[in-house]
Amino acid sequence: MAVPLPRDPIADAQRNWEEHGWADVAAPMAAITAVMRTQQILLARIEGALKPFGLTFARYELLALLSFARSGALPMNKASALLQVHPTSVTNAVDRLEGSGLVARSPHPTDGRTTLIELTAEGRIVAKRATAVLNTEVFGQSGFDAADVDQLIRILGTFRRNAGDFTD
Amino acid sequence: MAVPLPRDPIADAQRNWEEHGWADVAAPMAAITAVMRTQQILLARIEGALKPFGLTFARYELLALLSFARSGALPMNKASALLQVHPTSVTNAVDRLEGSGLVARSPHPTDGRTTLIELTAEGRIVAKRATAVLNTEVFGQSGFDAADVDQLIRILGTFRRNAGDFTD
DNA sequence: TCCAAACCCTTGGATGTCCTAGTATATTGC
DNA sequence: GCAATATACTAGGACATCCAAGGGTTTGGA
Repeated sequence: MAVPLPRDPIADAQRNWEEHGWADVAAPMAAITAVMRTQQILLARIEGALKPFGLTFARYELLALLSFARSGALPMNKASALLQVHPTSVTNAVDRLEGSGLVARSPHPTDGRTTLIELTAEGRIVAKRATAVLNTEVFGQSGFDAADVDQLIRILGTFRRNAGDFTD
Repeated sequence: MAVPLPRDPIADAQRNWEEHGWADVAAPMAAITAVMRTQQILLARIEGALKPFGLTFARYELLALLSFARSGALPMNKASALLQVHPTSVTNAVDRLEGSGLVARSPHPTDGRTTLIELTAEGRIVAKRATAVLNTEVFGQSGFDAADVDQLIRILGTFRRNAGDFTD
């Protein structure tokens, strides 16, 4: 960002909460606000790494998901469920990826309502290269130490389960 | 969301990463993906709580920031820096809040380039009520236990500092 | 003193997300 | 077998974010 602030704005907000009689929820407020800001920072890094490929994070996630599908193709509703985004967001991503020639739509063999999406040869190559760059430039330099990574996976995993993401 | 998945999709992704020779970055990848999903869940809860007030999270954050400003007003560039969003996002939020009569723009007394934004009487009331609802419906029921809240604040605080958010 | 560089805000464009509604196809139940 | 209900995808609209560019205001060095 431009210039670092002299003080942590979220810590300031937490202090404000405590001084206004909301001390009981000041900490969760700070934690949640920190999650929002962290997501913003990470998303910017990811999009920066993907820009050379003409990909956004949303499109990359779909490509990556398809690259791991054994059959090589997935129904759109399945992709929507696994990526946990609204069906219209998948439609949007597929429209653009199809326009770039990275994925193709095809009718489902037995269910006329369903549309399958699958990687093209080029899509598979781009997915592999983009993943390599993300791994080295973003995931490999996250700035979280190993112990904290484990903590995040545990804490956020519990949160997501409680939020109804999965029953596992 | 609709129906919980039988398994954690992020844990599956982590396994896929490990099986494809990227074991060294599989955990950070999972942690980062979890942050993205958690933000999505939290944002949905927040927006749901704010909907009755005709507010979005972006607009609420600006209202809350102004309500804590001693002088009662802030220059737009200051708000942009403290909220850590692009100046155009602040312009957008102010446009809408001004349209709702919750904030007002006024020229800076000594610097002709600067625009000050301040809460209107109604804006101050709405900010207070919206905060009360957020505190009870979202922050007070985050689903994170106290120890995990502290961990998140510590881990994400370190991350944000390293990312250049503040020097504190 | 005066003009170039720096700074502030806004406009316009591209993307992503969600919601609501509409069309087409399947499945269910009488 | 046929009508009612459910499911799948898409179109259109509201919002938010960022980037690039433009116009007005200040500041600072020649």
